Amino acid sequence: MSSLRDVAERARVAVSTVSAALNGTRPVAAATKRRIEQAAAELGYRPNLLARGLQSKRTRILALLFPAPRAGFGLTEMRFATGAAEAAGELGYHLLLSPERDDPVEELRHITGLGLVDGVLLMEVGLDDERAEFLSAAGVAYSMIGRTREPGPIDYADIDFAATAETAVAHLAGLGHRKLAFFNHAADAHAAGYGPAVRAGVEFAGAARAAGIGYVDDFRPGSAEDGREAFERLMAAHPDVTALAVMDDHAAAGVIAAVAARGWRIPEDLTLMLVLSSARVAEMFHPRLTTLEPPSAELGRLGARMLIDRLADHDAPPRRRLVPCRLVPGDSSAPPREEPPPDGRRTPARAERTSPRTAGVRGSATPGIDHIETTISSKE
Amino acid sequence: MSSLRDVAERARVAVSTVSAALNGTRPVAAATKRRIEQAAAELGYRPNLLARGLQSKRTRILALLFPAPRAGFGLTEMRFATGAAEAAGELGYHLLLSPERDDPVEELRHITGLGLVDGVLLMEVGLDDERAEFLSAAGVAYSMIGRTREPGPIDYADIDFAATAETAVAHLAGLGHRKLAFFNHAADAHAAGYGPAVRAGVEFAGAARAAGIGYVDDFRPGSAEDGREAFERLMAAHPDVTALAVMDDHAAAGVIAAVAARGWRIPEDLTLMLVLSSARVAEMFHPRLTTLEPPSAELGRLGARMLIDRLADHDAPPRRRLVPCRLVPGDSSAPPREEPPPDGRRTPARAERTSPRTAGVRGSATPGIDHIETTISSKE
DNA sequence: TTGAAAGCGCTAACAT
DNA sequence: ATGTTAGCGCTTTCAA
Repeated sequence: MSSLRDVAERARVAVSTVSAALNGTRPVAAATKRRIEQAAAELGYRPNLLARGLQSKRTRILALLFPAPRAGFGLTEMRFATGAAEAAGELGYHLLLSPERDDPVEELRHITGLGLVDGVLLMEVGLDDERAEFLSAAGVAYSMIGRTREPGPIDYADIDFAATAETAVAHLAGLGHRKLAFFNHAADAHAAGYGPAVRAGVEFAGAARAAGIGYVDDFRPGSAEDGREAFERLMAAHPDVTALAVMDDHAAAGVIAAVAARGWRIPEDLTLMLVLSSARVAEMFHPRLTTLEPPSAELGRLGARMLIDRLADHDAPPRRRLVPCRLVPGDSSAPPREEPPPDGRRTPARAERTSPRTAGVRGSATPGIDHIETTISSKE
Repeated sequence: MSSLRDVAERARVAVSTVSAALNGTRPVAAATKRRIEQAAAELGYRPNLLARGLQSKRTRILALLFPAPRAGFGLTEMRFATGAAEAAGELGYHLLLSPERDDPVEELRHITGLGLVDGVLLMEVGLDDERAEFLSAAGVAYSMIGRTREPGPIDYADIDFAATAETAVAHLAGLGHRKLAFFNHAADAHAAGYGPAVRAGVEFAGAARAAGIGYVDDFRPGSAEDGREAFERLMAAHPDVTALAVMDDHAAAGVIAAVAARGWRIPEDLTLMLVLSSARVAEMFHPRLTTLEPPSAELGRLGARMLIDRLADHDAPPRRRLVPCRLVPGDSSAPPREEPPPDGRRTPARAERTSPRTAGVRGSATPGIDHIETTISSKE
C-alpha cells in the first residue's frame, strides 16, 4: 500500500502539503493540488486509518453492542444492525459488531478501553440499563436504539408507541370493533424492564381509552402454546372481544390455531393483528396478518447518525427521535362478527356473511369500562 | 487513557520492558514483571489497538462483508454475523460489519485499502463470485461462508448438502414415503448462481435416487402465491407425491394454504418439511413444521476461525469444512396417506391416525447422527 | 503557499 | 535482563 510519503515524492512536495491538499486542512495552490491528486490517483493511495486515528484520536469506528440472540430475536434486530452499518458507511464511519457475552459492561469496558471506537450504539435498551449507566459514567459517547426510563442528555431513536397504538386502535375502531384485546410480550425476566413491552402496553391502553373502546390486556403469552391457551381464556372471560393485537409472533401462531380449533375463521370471526413484527413475518401466516411493522432499519440509521453528529458536536442539545410503526394491512382485518357465534360451530364454505365495506358500526359497546390500567406508568 | 509510558514510569522501567513483559515478547525478570503488571493494573492500562496495529501491521480486525438484505434474508444470515463476531471475540479479534452497497468490489477495495482489517469474511457466496476473485487477485486473506464453484486454496465453511439431503430423504423414507417432491428456491436472477439452491437441488435428487424413491423437483415457487399454485400443479401432475420439502418459507406458507383449501391436513395427508429454515421460523407454522435447520452460527464461527488461523499461518493447507443441517422434527411429518383421498374431503375431528412425533422420526434418520461431525472434503 | 519536524502509542532491532 | 532508539503513516504546529 502506498503512503503519504510516496504521494509526496511523486508529486515533489512535502508530506504535510499532501495531507493538507487531500484533507483541505489548509489552502493549497490549485496547481499543486492537482499534481498531488493525480499522483495519489496514480498510486491508488488510501489513507491509513490506523495512523490517522492514532494521531487524531478519532477512528471513525462505532461499536454496535449486540445482545446475545435470545429467543424472540429476529429480523427486527438484524435490521437495526444493517441500518446502522449503512448509515455509518454513508457518513464515512465503520461499524464494529460487538456481541455481548456474559457481562455486557465488561465487554463495554474492553471495547472502549482499546481506543478503537469513537462511540457506542446501544440496542435493546432496557428501562434501567447498566450499559447506559456505565457509558454515561465513563464519559463515552453513545446513542440508543430504544431508551432508558430517564434518557437524560443521551440521544436516542425509539418507536413512537403512542402514535403506533393510535394507528392500531384507529384501524380497528374504523372497522367497527368496539372491544379489543392486547397480548403483550411474556412477563419473563427480560420483559419486565423491556421498554417496548412496557410502553406498548401503556400506549395501547391509552389509545383504547381515548377512542372509547373496550380493552383487555391481562394476557402475556410467550409461545404458541401460551397463545392458544390465552386465547381460550380470553374468549371465556370476554366473549365480546372481536379484535386482538399480539406482540409475539409465536403467540400469534397459537391464537390462529385456537381460532381454527373452535371453528372460527380469520378475519370473519376475529380480527388479528401483529404488533412490532415485520411484514415479512406477517406474510408467513395464513391469512396474511395485518401488522404494525417497526421501523427497524430507520431506527438503526438514526441511532448511527445521531451518534456521529454527537461526535462532531459534543454540546449540541440531545436529540430524541420517535418513529411510528407502519401499518401494513393484511387479510386478517375485517369488521367485527355480528354476534358471538355458537361455540364449536363449523361453517363449511359459507358465503360471505358481510362484505367488509358495508358492515356498519354497531352501536352497543361498553365505553371504556373494560379498560385495565397498566402497572407501570410512564413519565417522560 | 493511560499509555505504556505511564506504566513504565510507574514501574520505573523502560517502555520496551513493559511491552515485553505484557506481551511475553522477550524474557523479563520475574520481579520486574510483577512490578509492571501491578502498575498496569493500577492504572487500568489498555493497549491502544491503533498504535499496535500501526506498528505491527496487524489490527486484529476482520471485516464481514454483509450483503444488502434482500427479500428472503433472515435469521440465518444474521447468525452468520453473530457467530462470526463471537468466535472472533473469543480469539481476540473484532468484526467489522461492512454492508455491501451498489458495488461490492468497490466496497471491498475500500475496506481493504484502509489498512484497517487483517482479512475478510465473505458470506452469501455465489458459485461465481466477483468478490472472491477480487480478494484472491488482491492477495487479501479471506474465508468464505458458502463457497464458489472452484474454491481453490481458499478456506471455507459450508453446509454439507449431501448429508443434509440424505438425512431428509432417510427421514421421509423411514416414514414410508415412496415419492417426494422438492420445491427449490425461485429461479430468479439471484438464485441462478446461488450455491445453496444449486447444491441442495443436486443433492436432493441424488439422495432420492440413491434411496430408490420417486422424486419431482420442477417447481420453484418464490412466494406464498407461487407456493399455493405450485402445489396445485404438483398434485395435478403427480398425485402420488406424499411428502414435500420446501426451501422457501413463504412458499411453504402457500403450500399450507393450498393443502387446507383442498380439505387436506398436515401431516395426515401430506408430510411437509422446510429445508434450510431455522426452527424458530418452522415453529411459526401450524402445525409446527419439520425443518432442516442450517448450522448458521456454526458456519459463521468456523469462517472466522479459519480466517484467523490463516492469518497466523499463511501456508497451512486450505481448510474446507462442511456441516450438515440439523433435522428438527415438527408436527408435519407422518407416514404417507394410504390412498389419494377423495377430493374435497372434510374430516371432522377424526382420531389421530398416527402420532406424528413418534412415527418414523425415531427409526428414520441415520442412527445417532443428529448433528454429524464436521466432515472435511477436498473433492469438487 | 509550502516545508521541516514533532509526536500519537506501540513494537522491535540494537545496545548495554 | 533491561534500556535506547528508530520508526509505523499520519496530522499539526511552527518556520520559511
